[in-house]
Formats: sequence, C-alpha cells, structure tokens
Amino acid sequence: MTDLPKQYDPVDAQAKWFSFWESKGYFDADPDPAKTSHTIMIPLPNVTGALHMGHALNGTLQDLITRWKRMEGFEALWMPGTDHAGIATQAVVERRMFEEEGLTRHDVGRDALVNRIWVWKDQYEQRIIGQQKSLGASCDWRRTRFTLDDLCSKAVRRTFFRLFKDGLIFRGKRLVNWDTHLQTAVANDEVYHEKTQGHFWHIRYPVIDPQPGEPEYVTIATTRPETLLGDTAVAVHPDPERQLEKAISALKDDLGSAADKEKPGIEKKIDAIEKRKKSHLPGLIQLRDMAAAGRLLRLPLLDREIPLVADEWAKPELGSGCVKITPAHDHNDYDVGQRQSLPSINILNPDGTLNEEAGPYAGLTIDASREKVVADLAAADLLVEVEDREIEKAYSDRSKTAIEPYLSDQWFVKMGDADDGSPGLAQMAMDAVESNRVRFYPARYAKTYLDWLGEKRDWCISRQLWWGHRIPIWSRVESQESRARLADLGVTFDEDRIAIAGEHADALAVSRGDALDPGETLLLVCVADGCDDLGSQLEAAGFEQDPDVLDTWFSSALWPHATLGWPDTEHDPPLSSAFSNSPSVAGERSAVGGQSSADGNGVLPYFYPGSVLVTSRDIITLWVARMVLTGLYNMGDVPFRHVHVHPKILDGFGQTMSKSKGNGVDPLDLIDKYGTDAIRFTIASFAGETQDVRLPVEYECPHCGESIAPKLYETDTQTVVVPSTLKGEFPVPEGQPKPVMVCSACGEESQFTTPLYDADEGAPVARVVSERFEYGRNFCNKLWNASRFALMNLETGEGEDDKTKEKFPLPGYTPGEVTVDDLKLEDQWILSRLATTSEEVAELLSRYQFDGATRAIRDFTWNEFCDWYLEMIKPRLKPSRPEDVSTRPPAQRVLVAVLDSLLRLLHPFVPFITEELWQKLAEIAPERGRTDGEAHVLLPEPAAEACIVAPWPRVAEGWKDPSLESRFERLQETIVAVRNVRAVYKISPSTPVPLHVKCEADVANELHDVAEQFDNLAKAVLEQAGAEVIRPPSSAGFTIGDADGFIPLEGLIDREEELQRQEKERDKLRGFITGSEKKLANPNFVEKAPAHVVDEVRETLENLQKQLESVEQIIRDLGGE
RNA sequence: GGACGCGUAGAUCAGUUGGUUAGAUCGCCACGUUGACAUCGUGGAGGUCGCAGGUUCGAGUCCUGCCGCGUCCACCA
Repeated sequence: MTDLPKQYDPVDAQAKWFSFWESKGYFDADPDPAKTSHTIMIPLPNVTGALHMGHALNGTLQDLITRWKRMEGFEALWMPGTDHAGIATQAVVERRMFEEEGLTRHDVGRDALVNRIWVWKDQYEQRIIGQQKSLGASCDWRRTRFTLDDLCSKAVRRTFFRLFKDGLIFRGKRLVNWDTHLQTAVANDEVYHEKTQGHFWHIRYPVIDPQPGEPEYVTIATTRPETLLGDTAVAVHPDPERQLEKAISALKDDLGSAADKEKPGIEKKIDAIEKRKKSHLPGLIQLRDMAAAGRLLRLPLLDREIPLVADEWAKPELGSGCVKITPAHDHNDYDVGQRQSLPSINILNPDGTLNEEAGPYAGLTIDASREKVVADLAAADLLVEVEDREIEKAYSDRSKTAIEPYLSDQWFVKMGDADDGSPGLAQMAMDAVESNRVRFYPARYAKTYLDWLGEKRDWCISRQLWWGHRIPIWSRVESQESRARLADLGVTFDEDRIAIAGEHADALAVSRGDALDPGETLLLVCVADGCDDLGSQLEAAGFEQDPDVLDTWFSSALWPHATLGWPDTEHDPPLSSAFSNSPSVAGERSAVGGQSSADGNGVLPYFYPGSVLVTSRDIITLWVARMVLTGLYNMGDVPFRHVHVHPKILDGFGQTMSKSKGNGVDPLDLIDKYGTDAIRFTIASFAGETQDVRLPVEYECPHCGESIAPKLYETDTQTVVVPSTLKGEFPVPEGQPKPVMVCSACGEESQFTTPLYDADEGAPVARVVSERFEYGRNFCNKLWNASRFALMNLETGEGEDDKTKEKFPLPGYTPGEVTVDDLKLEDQWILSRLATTSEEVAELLSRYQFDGATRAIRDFTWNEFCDWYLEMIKPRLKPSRPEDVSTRPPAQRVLVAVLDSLLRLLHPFVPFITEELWQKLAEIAPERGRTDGEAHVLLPEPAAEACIVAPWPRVAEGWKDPSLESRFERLQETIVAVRNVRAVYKISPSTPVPLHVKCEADVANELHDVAEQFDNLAKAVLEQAGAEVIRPPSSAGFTIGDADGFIPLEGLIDREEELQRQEKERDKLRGFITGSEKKLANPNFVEKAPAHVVDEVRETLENLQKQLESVEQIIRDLGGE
C-alpha cells in the first residue's frame, strides 16, 4: 500500500535528502577529463549577519543552474565561501564589545580585537552555511573558502606583490570620511546627510600690495570658516564671462523644454545671473588677471601668503564668484589643489581637534575653533556678512557624530593606461566585455560596467582598519642608513634605479614614496607571499609595516581564481577536512597546499574560467569589474563567460528590503512556513529580466495566524514598516510598554519584528511573511498529489464491474516495452507536450529567464499533466469491466515514463520533493520507460539511484507532433464547450447529456475514437457526429471552428436565454469579422504587409465567417433573426 | 545632475524580432467533496496596456515629449 499522506511535509524530506546527497558526495566536483566543467563562484555573503531574501534569490538561482548543469552531464562546481567584509564586520564586533563590555578597540589592542573577530566569524560562518544548506544549496562544501583564509591570503599577497613590482600600486593622498569619535575612516555608504540650520559667512581676504585700481580685498563665502586655517589658495574662474554665458544659455535651453509651472523659477534664475553679470563680471575679470599675474593674498588670522589661482571650480554665478581652497579638507578643493599644484595643509588631529598647523587655534575642537575664528575675523573687521542658511552635514552612521573630510596617505592601484598608451587594467577589463568574452544577461548591464570602468579612476585599496589583509609594505625614510640596511637584503641603488639581486630577488620589491616631511622620501619595500621572515628582518632594520589593511574588494576580486588554488601550480587546493581557515583561533596554521600530484594543480585549469556569475546589479562595479580585471591580470583570462544580473526584491511599498526598515522577510521563517521547495519555486518565478520584484509582506499573528497588513511609520529619523494595527508609539516613551500589533481576527496583542526594538525574550512575536509563497506551496502540493495518484495506481488493485458489481484484480506495474501501437491519443499528446516543454525549459534556463522556465514547467505539470492527462487515463487505470484490464499496463508504463521525466525536469527547481518522489517511485518502479531513446518507443531502463544525478530529460525529437496536438486541442475545446453549457444550464455533474456534432467525416471519426473521453471528462454521450447532423430542437449549441456541437436539452432549455447567449456570441464574432474585413479592404495592408500575414487574416476571416454562419443558423432555429 | 529601468485586470507579474480576439497567478462570483489533491475541481466576471503626439498597412511592443515610481553613480561654497 502506498502510504503517502495527502499533503507534502517538507520538513522531513529536507533533512533526509540533504544529508543523503551530501554523504553520497553528489555535490563534490573534481576534475574529470570525460566531462566539461561548469563553474559558479558564489557571491560571497558577508560574515556580518544572516541571510536575507536577496541571498535566497541569488542562491536559489545558482543552485538551480548548478543542479541543471549537473544533470546535463557537466562536472558542476558551485564554490561556496564567505567574505571577511572588513569595515562591516569590525564595526559589528567593536559595537558589541563596546555595548557589552564598554571596551573600545584601543583598549584591547590590535591582536586581541582581531582574535575576537575570528571568533565572531566562525560563529556566523557556520550560521550562514547552515542557512544556505537549508535552501538546498548544492555547493561543493569541501571547498568552502573564506577571504582571509590561508589560500586566499596567499593569492592576495601574490597579487599585491606583482602589482607593486609592475609599478601598478602606488602611494597617494586622498580625502577620507573621518569619524573623529571612532577615529577611523568610514565608507561612503556609512555616511548619511542631514539638513541643519547653519550660517554662510562672507569673509574678506586682503590682497597683498594692491595696485592702483585693484580691490583691497577678495571676498569669499563659506559655511565652514574654521577651515580657512588650512586654505592654500583662493580661486576665481579663468573665463568668468564665458562661464556666465554658458550658465544662461543652459537655463534658456531648460526653459524651452520645461513645464509651464517651472518656467517662472528658471526665468528668475536667468535674471539673477544677468544681474550678477553686470555687477560682478568686471571685478571677476580683474581678479582673473591678477591670478594670471601670480598675485598673492594674505590669509586672515594666520597671515600666510596664499596665491590667487584661476580654476574652473570657482563658479562665477555663485556666491561672490571666488572660492577658498582647502585641499586637505574638502573633496573638490583637493582636486583643485592637484590641478594647481597647491600644498595641502591638514589642520586636524585624528580626534577632531585642531593641530599645530592651526597656530593659536591648536587644541580646540572644531566647534570651538569656529566660534573663535568668527570672533577673531569680526574683530579684525574681515567679516562682511553672516547669512542664515540651511546646510547639509555628513554624519557617521556608526557613531552618529559629524564626519570630517580628512586628508590621508592611501594606497592605490593604477587603473589608467600606461604612459606609452598600452591598455591598463581598466581598459583590459573593458575590452573583455566589448569583445564579448564576458557577456551580461540582460545585456544592458554591460553599460553600467563600461561606464564605470571608462572613468579609469585609480582604485584606493587601503583601509584604516585592523580586520583584513594587512598591507605587505614595510617603509622607512630614505637615508644612507636605510639604504645600507636594505643592501644586506640584496637591494642596490644605482642613480635612481633600484635593483634587487640574490636570493631575495623574487621576494622583495622596492619603490619610493612621499614621506610626511616635505623633502624626504620613503623607501617602500613590498614582501612577497611566503616570505614573512623578511618582514621581521625589515623590522629589525628599522622599517615599519604599514598599519592599514586592504579593501575587502581586493580579496574578493581574486575569488574566482584564488579559491581554485592560484598561484599554487603544484598542488590541488586543499579540501576543508585538512584545512583550517582561522589561524589565530586554531592556534596553528595548516600548511597551504593540498594534494600534491604529478600533474600539479589540476583543479585551477579545469574549473577556470568559470561559466556564469549570478549577482545583483549593485556590485557590478565594485566586484564584477574587479574580478574581470584581476582575472585578466593574474590568469590571463576572464573569470567567467556570463554575468547574470537578477532583480532586487522590494516590499509592497516599492522599497528595498532591509533590517533597518523592518520590512525584511527572513527566508528561514518562510522555509519554516512553506517549505524550501515552495520558496525556491516562487523565487524562481520572480526572476525575470525586466522588473524588480515587489513582495508585499504581512505580519502573521502568532496567536491565530491571521495576516495583518503593514503600513509605513515615520519616526523622527527614519521611515519604517509596522503593522497597520499598531498600538503604541515610537520611540517608546519612558516607562511605557513596547508597542504591539493588535490582531484583527482574534483581538490578541503581540510584539512584532521591527528594527525599533528587540522583542522580549519568550514573548510571542508576529513575524513578517508573504502570501506570495503560497504559489510555490500549492504547486508542490499539486505535484505531490499527482505523484500520489500515480503511485496508488501502480500497485495491484481491485476493480469493480459496473454492471455485475463483481470485484476483479488489477495488475501492479511491471516494466515493459511500449510501442506506438500501445499508445492512445492522450499518451502521444502528453509525450509530445513533454518533449516541447523540456526543450523550452532548457532554452529559457540557458538565457537565465527563470520566470519563463518556471511558468512553462508549471503549466505543463498542472494544466496538461494533471488537468488533462491524468484525468484521461483514469478509465484505463481503473477499467469497469474485467475484459478491459489489459488497458492498464500500457497506461501505467506511460504514466511512469512521464512522471519520471517530469521529476527530473523539476528537480533543479524543487529538489527535495522531487528526490522524495523519485525514491518512492523507485520502490515500485525501479525500471522505467525512458523518453529520450527512440521516438515512439519506451524502453524500460533502471532508474538513476537519485534524482539529483539522473540525466536531464532530453525527450526524443520524434515525439513532437504538432498536428496531433492541434487535433487534441479540438477535443479539449469541445469538452470545455460542453462543460460550459452544463454550467450555464446548471446541469448536475452526475446527469449525462447527449452530444451531437456537425462536422466533416474525418473529424467525426476522430471524435468517435475518443468518445469515451466525452463521457469521462464532460459526462457527455457522443450520440452522433457527421456532416448530416442537424440541430435538434430545444438544444444548446456551440461552435469551435470546424465543428458545431449541439446538446439536446428537452425541458431544460430556456429559449430566450439560449437565444441571448447565442446573440452575444454572434455579436462578438461580427466584431472580429468587421475588424478582419476592414484590414483586407485596405489596399495598403494587402500590398504592404507580408503575404503570410495577409493569408493568415484571410484564413481567420473564413473561419470566423463559418462560425458566424453556424451561430446565425442556431439563432434562426431558436426563432430569432 | 548623469545613467539605467519600471508604469498592462483589485494585487503581483508575463507579453520574444511590431501582425489574428492582450495572458498567468492570487483575489472575486457561481457551482461542486466517496475514489490524487479544498494547498482541489468546473465554469465565469474583470483591462480604452500611465498621458499626449509621431512613425507604420498595422503599435502594449518602435520614436519624441510629459507625468508618476525605483535603482545605481556623481555632487551639494
């Protein structure tokens, strides 16, 4: 007996089959010369947190492709791993350390902090991997890597060394976002801006030795007067007249295309500039000339002499037309400083107080210095005016304190082309896409990639952090002494050439860089991987290692080749069993290098380059571009052939999901509620090419399960998503209980998932869910029950004679050859449809159109296999006369063959349920007819031992039969039409109706052949069919092109009602006919449209007219006109 | 400010190079449970494809403009 429950229980299947797959080693990918490789490198999740819906989408698609390719016979590697995510991870650990123990990183020191982060990392890595596994991820888990493990570290060191030696890494200045509270640089995306009330100070800078006719002062305006202490110039536009004209004509262009309501505003602006031209232009021209003459100004308060320079940054249409230049504390001013060769004066200490450069203001905080500077300027009569003005200020997301732009020494990778014009790193990466060696799907994303790389901006790779790959550079001020010490290591200095000889020739690279003090240079020594003893020797020689670490993206850029063992060509990369990736915690480092074989590292050349990168669009620049670049540089080949960019998941309000908004759905909650397969299937159905996905979410009442709609809620600082039945307010008033959700069904209150508070321990919490996943759950249930039906009918059973009510035995499934003679219409049809569907699915998957593939396979499963095929074979499986028992075995065999193919087709989408069913099917049908052999014959073969390793169905081409499909369609249409009549006349399902069909003789024959299906599916008895059939009186009719059906309904027919129904049909047909006639009457259409289109319209028209005639005949019969 | 995308049924989305009557899922309405499945079946209602122009024999699809929305990048004296 089949013991399948009525509903699929995912929990059991998920645990059972995942460990089965893993223990069998099905996920493992190793070089196999007999197979082609298929490689996907996972976009590394950060070790900072849990997986979210974006990961679920990203992971599902990769697993889907990997499973599909594996079944197609590829050696499919999906490489897992995690990213150390420098800034984010260190920030999380530092924050927790501070909150829980009140310690800062300076309290514990570098090594201790890094150790703490390792502990955190191990914990979270486990959690993330666990989550990925619960999604069914068929990664080769033996190969799990971490961007700070030994293998990746070696690749990072080697890459850095090569770049440095090639002169592609250099030291330079750059303004960073400095958090004075945490004393660290923060990334752009950790900076937020807020508008506050501020002032706009107009300050006079005295001109030194003004000539007759020249102004005594130049006026500038600033929102940050204290920065004048770091000013090194004042700029004026080099051609103010042209610039003003340009501004005016740009505005005039706008005016031409602007909406009416915007016009007055633009006109006002034009007026203002015109006025300014009159009032300021002569002065600005004069200043420009003074700048050209190299005239100097006296910096107020510090009495420094600074030049007046001509630079386009100074916009004559703004302010006074002049602008102070503070290269060390403003991004734009920094650029001006570079262009104009101005010195940069840093006036800040790391803690945000002013340093000795600020002279008398040294030691003051920024705010205090501003007050004093303003007061002193006023006292010196240099302050012209103070305006109130709303200004935007940058704040650190982490410390919530103000961000200061801060000039610092950083390391860069040169992206531009070489001096001789040969392509640089950026150009190489651009060429790879332009020549289609890397292809984007959808193609439009190539533009994002090319535009960004086209700027060829140098890549700043240093970060002021402790968590990460430390920069392998040791430096010391250049001197006789330091040169001599380097000479001990084989470094020689000949004029400006630095050479390295001897045993360290390949382990060291040396160049020069700017030292802190002007006039001094630094000797920069880069130490190659595996030569850390040289670092110690350098330290002994008075060199210091750079304190910074590398940008996280530097290591993740190497992911595609580093994980495969590059640069080690001697050994295969080690597998996790022999591999520790957490040196500090493990206490000892394991040796890098895995199995040594005569052939060297066979893994790298086999799996590189990868096949496809699956990612979201926000890291096309940060990550994708850099992987291509380093791949080309290190490997001489691109890291992957395809880049598939999938959509983002948004909430019902169209906003990005995130923890900080409270609208994030936890994939684990969903898996818990709907099952992994349901989630995967639904997610795959979302993944199209055009749109991001809106996933409306609800809160699920923990008491009764009711769904409560969300709403947006504005707090002082952010907009969050909360339940629409919110009771209480945020921020939670002192002493008040936390806000709750009130359930509209059961009236119970509960806390809910929100970024605004942590729910009380043990309290019932309303989680965020989405009904959309019922789509996948229902599909799985349908598949489950269809299979349940099949399995029930494969066992021996008992039939009952319709007439005698005598029982008789039904045979169980036995394997056996099925030839075309054994096949009924529906068998041939479902095999034809299966052939078409599997081809279509593979085609869509190869174009990464997962939504289309999901639809195709769902339609086949539900609307064709379940709704039609299973229904049609029921009579054969359960004959009602003992003499018909022989119809059962062929039906069973075709059913098994189709189900077998269907499970394989579905496996990449819903792996757990298909494996479960595959194994159940194997118990009763270990040998199944294969559809991929010769057409029209099903030969039994033993099934693969697991669905995951079964071959992807390639149904033999010959099964496809379009003419059969269209005949079948007529049958379907007829049945639907009969059902329609039954529904309209409310005929009970158990009452048989007679059916007469007027049609050509050949059609009539076909209908007689399938007469039993009319009975089976529409409870209709085909009484007559043929050209001679005439409409019986009191009957309902329908027409389907080449056949008219009549259902005599003596006593049931309401003549008026039927007349109306038919008249409605007639009017509809007439509408269509008019449309077609109009087209054909148009000589232009007939002449210009392609012949096949015209023919099609003619054919359609004929058909429509036939139908219309039939309907009109029916109407006349009914007594209408 | 620049780039890219989106706007199609009450909701969420498909709609291949322009070509008969614009589809699906959920929801809705009516009917239906002894035989795989109510997480189901059968039938049905529901759309002037954001707006305005244009190209074309023909536009949801191509072009221009506008309106609304989103994402990324840049910038903000």
